[in-house]
Amino acid sequence: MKTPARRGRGTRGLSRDEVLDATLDLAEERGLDAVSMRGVADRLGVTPMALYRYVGDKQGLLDGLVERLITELPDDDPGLPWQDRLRALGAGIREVARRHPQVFLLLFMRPTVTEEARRARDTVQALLRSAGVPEDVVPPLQRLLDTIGMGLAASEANGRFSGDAADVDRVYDLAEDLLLTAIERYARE
Amino acid sequence: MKTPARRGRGTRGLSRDEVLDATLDLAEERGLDAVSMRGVADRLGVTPMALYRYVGDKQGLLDGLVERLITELPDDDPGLPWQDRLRALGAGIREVARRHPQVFLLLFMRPTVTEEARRARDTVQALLRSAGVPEDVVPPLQRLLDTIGMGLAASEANGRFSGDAADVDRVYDLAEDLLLTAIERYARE
DNA sequence: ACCTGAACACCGTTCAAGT
DNA sequence: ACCTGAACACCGTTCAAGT
Repeated sequence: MKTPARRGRGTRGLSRDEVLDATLDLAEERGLDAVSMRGVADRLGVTPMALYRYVGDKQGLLDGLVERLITELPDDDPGLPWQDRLRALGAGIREVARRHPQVFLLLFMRPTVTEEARRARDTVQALLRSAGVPEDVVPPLQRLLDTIGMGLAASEANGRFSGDAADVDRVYDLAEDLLLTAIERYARE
Repeated sequence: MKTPARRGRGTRGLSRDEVLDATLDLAEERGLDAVSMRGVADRLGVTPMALYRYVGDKQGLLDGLVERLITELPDDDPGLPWQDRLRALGAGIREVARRHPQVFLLLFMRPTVTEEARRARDTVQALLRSAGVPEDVVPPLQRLLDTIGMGLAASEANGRFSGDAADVDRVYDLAEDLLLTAIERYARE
């Protein structure tokens, strides 16, 4: 094993961010199954029990991972036309899923009521409003958009879409066409 | 330890179906995390190693679970109008996800190239064809439909949609409206 | 406050052995 | 052919202890 990064002297000086960084690296390199308290601790040159102070328990560690994934999404630029903003968001989700295919599935597993998740949700809702979607349609349509984006990204990243790259692109094009049309339709009503 | 359920005499007479039944029961009662080779074996009154003959390994056990889930989907009735068939399929997926919220997520995790999965895919494609969707749009649209149905069902079943039941129904209504409209549009072109 | 060490009750899986 | 028993290398987590 490589020399452990010994930044702190004596008292190790660990941090929640440091723990989550190590976890995400581990997940990316060796898959979600390799993410264990012991594995993460090894990577930090520390005892497994040292992690409990920063992430609570294993579930807390996974929650932290999801938090990080949402943070990796691109920032929204409200100055652009809403169509471009939507496409940018979709591309962002797709990239995150490609980078962390296994971790990405955790997004489906819990309510995600964290601050970061709230921000992501508000971004999409603001986008829909500026497209002219009536207020009562905004929340359900946002949930539908989220689900479609996450579902496509998760399917592609985990190999559920077998065919070649062109076939997969075709599905995304179809989804984009379908959603833009739908939003425009709701905006007119 | 409690007295083992000694149904067979001497040779136990286990079967793959019996193993998967026990696994699905265990998953439904105590969650996917409780599904272990040892746990399933206990439930069958057998040693963990006895399972390896029927499911290969733990991954094979999970694959078998996914297989079972797909089998629980309702049969398609080609005699009905395609709109009704689509709605029935959606309702079926929703029910399966509600019954097995955690196991359902496994559907996103692998290509699902089994015979059962192929049958389900062909059903949707046949449905689209009978709706008049042109041949080159059928495969990508089927993948999109699958993803949306599975994504919504997974989200609802795992509590990602917080709000009350009416809010969740609203998302499904929106999805249905959007999809029926899109299919009709493609069918006309 | 922050980290360690030992211990407990679990895992999946291999391998040799029993019938 | 089908199942068992013992063993190995792992888990998450608690609890008392060190500094």
